[in-house]
Amino acid sequence: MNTTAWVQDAETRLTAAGRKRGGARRAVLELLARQPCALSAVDIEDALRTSRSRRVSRASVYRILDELEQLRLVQRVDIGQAMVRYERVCEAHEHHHHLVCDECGMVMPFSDPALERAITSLSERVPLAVSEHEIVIRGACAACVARTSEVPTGS
Amino acid sequence: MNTTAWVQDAETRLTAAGRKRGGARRAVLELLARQPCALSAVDIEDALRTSRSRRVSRASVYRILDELEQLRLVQRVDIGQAMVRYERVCEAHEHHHHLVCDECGMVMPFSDPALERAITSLSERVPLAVSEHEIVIRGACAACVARTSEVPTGS
DNA sequence: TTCTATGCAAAATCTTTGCAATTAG
DNA sequence: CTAATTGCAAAGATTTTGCATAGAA
Repeated sequence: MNTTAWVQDAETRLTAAGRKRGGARRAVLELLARQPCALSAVDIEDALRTSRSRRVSRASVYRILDELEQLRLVQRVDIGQAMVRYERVCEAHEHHHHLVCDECGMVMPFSDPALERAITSLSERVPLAVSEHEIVIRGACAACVARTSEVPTGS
Repeated sequence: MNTTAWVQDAETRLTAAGRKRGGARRAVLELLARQPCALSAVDIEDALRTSRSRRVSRASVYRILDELEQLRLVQRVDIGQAMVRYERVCEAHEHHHHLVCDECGMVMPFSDPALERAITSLSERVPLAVSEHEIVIRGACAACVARTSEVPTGS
């Protein structure tokens, strides 16, 4: 599904749920459609303030994300760092998890078929009606490893 | 490692790091040692206020958890719900992940060898110097499924 | 005595809510 | 016209920090 199609699908489902079209929500949808990975509410507010699309108040960002989550158009991603992030929900082939650098906070998507098989199979044997799963791998990214191993000079 | 041994090991490592013994930290350590799964700072403060052990201020709970995390004696567990949880770090055989009920907030530990193998193998092929991983499976627990499916009576 | 440990209160963050004005249908 | 949408400011909740006191070595 391309990004435009996702926005259209979202608008269709919102209308079906009895919602009216609003400019703030549209701006949030279009921003999320372009993202490769999860953003926090603050990321979204900042991106919209900086860009040529309209500014959206923080309260609206939170309300909109909450609505979209209830309609399963976006999903929360908890990768720590004291805030919630969201990303759009798409087909299975885009399903992914996250690598997080503990040093610089960088977040990067990854996916692994073997891991998915293992967790899917496990989900059937667990005492829970599973709706989703989330995997976070933490460590130090290449840039941070390089920086840490620099030999301090006598400067 | 039994719970007492973990507390002793922790105290030893704290001393080695140049820390002095304090009653608040001791109380937190002893509480964490008894837990089967992760607790939040508020959980800890409440548990200590209610129990026969000493009361510990919230600021101290946060500071102590932060110290313990730096010494790798506890680890953060991000399962959402707008707060961070912590649990003690032990040997591999106690390594586990979390099932979370989205309805009632229940948190339950689980472990699965096949899943661990998949993620360990993946960790070697990822562009990150991996230090840890975290898996959360969300859904509805048995009790909540039962409650949701009750047929409403005409009362 | 000299640091560390701790409590309290204030500050900093992130998120939610109340309310009034605006806008879509 | 009616109900949804939005912004702003205030309120909440969680976590951190500043500072003074108490306590361990």
